[in-house]
Amino acid sequence: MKPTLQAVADAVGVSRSTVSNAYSRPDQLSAALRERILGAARQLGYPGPNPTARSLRRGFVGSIGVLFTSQLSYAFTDPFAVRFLAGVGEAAERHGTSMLLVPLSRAEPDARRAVENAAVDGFCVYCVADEEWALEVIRARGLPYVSTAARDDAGLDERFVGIDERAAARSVATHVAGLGHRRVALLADSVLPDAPAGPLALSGVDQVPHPTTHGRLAGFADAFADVGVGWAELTLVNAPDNSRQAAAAAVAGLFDRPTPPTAVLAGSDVLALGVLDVLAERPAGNRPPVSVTGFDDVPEAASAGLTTVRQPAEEKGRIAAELLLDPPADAAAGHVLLPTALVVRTSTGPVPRS
Amino acid sequence: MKPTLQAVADAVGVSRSTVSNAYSRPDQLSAALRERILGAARQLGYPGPNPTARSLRRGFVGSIGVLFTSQLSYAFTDPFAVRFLAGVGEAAERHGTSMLLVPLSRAEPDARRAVENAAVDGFCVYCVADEEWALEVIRARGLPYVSTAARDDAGLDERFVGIDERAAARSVATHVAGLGHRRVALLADSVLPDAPAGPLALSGVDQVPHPTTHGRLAGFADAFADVGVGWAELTLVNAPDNSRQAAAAAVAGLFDRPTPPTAVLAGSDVLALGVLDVLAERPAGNRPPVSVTGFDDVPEAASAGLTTVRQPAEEKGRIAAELLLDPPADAAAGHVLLPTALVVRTSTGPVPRS
DNA sequence: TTGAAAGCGGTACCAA
DNA sequence: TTGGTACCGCTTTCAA
Repeated sequence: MKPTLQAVADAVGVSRSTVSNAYSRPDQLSAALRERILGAARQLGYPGPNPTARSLRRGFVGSIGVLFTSQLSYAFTDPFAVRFLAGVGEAAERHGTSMLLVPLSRAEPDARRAVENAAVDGFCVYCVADEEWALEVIRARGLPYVSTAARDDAGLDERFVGIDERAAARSVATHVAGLGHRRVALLADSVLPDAPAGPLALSGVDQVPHPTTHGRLAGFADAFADVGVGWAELTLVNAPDNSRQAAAAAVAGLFDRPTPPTAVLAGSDVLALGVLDVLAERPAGNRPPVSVTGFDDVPEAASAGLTTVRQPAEEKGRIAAELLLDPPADAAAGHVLLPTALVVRTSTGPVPRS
Repeated sequence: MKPTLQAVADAVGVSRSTVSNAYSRPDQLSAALRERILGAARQLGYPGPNPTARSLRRGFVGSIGVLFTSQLSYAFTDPFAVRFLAGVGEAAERHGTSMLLVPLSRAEPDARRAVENAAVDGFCVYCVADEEWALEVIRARGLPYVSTAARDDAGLDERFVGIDERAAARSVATHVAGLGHRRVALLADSVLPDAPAGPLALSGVDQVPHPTTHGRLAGFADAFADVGVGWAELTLVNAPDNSRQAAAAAVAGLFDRPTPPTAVLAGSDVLALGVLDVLAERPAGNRPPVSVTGFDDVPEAASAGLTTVRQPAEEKGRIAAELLLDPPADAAAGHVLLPTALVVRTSTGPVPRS
């Protein structure tokens, strides 16, 4: 039997309240008594107040949750996610708070339970796609949260940190359009839930449910509409998940078509790197000079020479946690839009003459 | 006021037990009643049983903690740590468990509290150096744990997953010795707590408290003792933390000495990459042909051509979590030694003739 | 400065 | 199948 606070109280001959005070409110009792209590506790092997019981009584836990749409292991595989987590961790640490990583990968009933059962004081919602249900659970629990993917129906009071996805995407697409590219493929992760890898016909970008993906694709389309290339003329390619492998599989046959794209705009650096992998695998003689762009500017992008859009990843995580742990009095200050920048490297170039 | 289980019970006109059963033991009541209860709950906006209260009563939480010696943000900066976490995450996910990241970076009283207050069912202890106190807290709490750094005083019943640090280190050092190197520097992180960056005189390897660092340095020393190079002839260099920057700073002056080392054996890939950074910064004409080795075989090591020791990082995390969540009946099976492999790349070569 | 009593929100046993 | 009743372990008024 593990010793409880009661046991310590009995040993010293004081009440539970006093023992509790010895731990939580040292100013409420004499230093001498406190020492006596702490000494007895040590002797009994009492490890201090049970955190669960304490949380129940106090009404808060002392940790924040980070919600991941995808597998927990993915969170550590995706370099952008890792940097985001680093930012959250930094802020959490500064507040003396732990962070609970909650995976949402499993079937809904299980995933739902994970959100319902998470012992946290609030959530940073990383990249929740159409998992509106998760937000509903959080709201029903009465917990605060900060989201990082803008949703149309987000209340004005909803805390948010993110970027203008559409404008950022447009900037890189404008760059590519400016280089003369007109036969272009757009590669994105989970364009539609459960869609297969590869080209996908969609009547319009508004069919894409995931807000981030939607924003980026819309931005790409904007830029090409500007130069007279309509949505129907763009090749939309779906990658089932955000990984190099998925991207490689998705674009596999693309460059062997009669009229292959001269540029691929990817919705993330990871996807773009997958495209570069595919191109690099082809024998040098049969390697079409395709321009490729990414999104995020993860560390690997620099060494790969990838043209991309930079967004401040750690900052995003840091601010998300900060917004959660230290909410601004002013509601408007709870909505943070981070800057982005077009980073032109060597993976894009003018259209080759054919 | 958030609705409680009691409110739902009142609304439906049943007892709390029955509502509780509706959530936790569906087989204990008729489907019809259950539906009625769940319906009422939905209507009232009851988010399901409060996780903290449930944990208190049930006696377990449903999440495991991962203890980090260093900053939480470091956990996401170090590629080896990230891969370890990915492994833990994978196993946790499979068990329907969340993972709580607990930082130990702050001053001891605060850090101690973090361990005392973590709402978890057990801990994976990642790389706890001399933080014996953390293990004491865990034991006092009566929680199970799995450690990844072997300690001399570890009980036989203590669950552990790791590698034979000393033998692994010896293998790479033997490789370097075999190439003819005799003037060698050993670079390690936190050789002594609070030691400054740079060369450090130590009478023997046994002065190094951190078990992992000790093991690796001892292995290095073993290999050179075999070829007649004693501890006193080796240059020990301390890096204050495990980062490229720290490594770079630590070895900064090393190559401008009258008799610079011809090889640097680093205690981690990250440190080794820092050494390579320093060398790469020097003008080509003034770049000594130093052999450099790492440890871990993180992804970056391959592209840097780093000779290193590979250890299965994800596997380590996965097994650590598995050992925690699904303890083997046989105590001996709770002690897992993972294989390592020497990976020879281009960063090592024969001693240049001078 | 210390203690008594009332919960915090549930779960589990056992009886009906 | 359902309900009554302890009780999980602690914190917090409030009174002594």
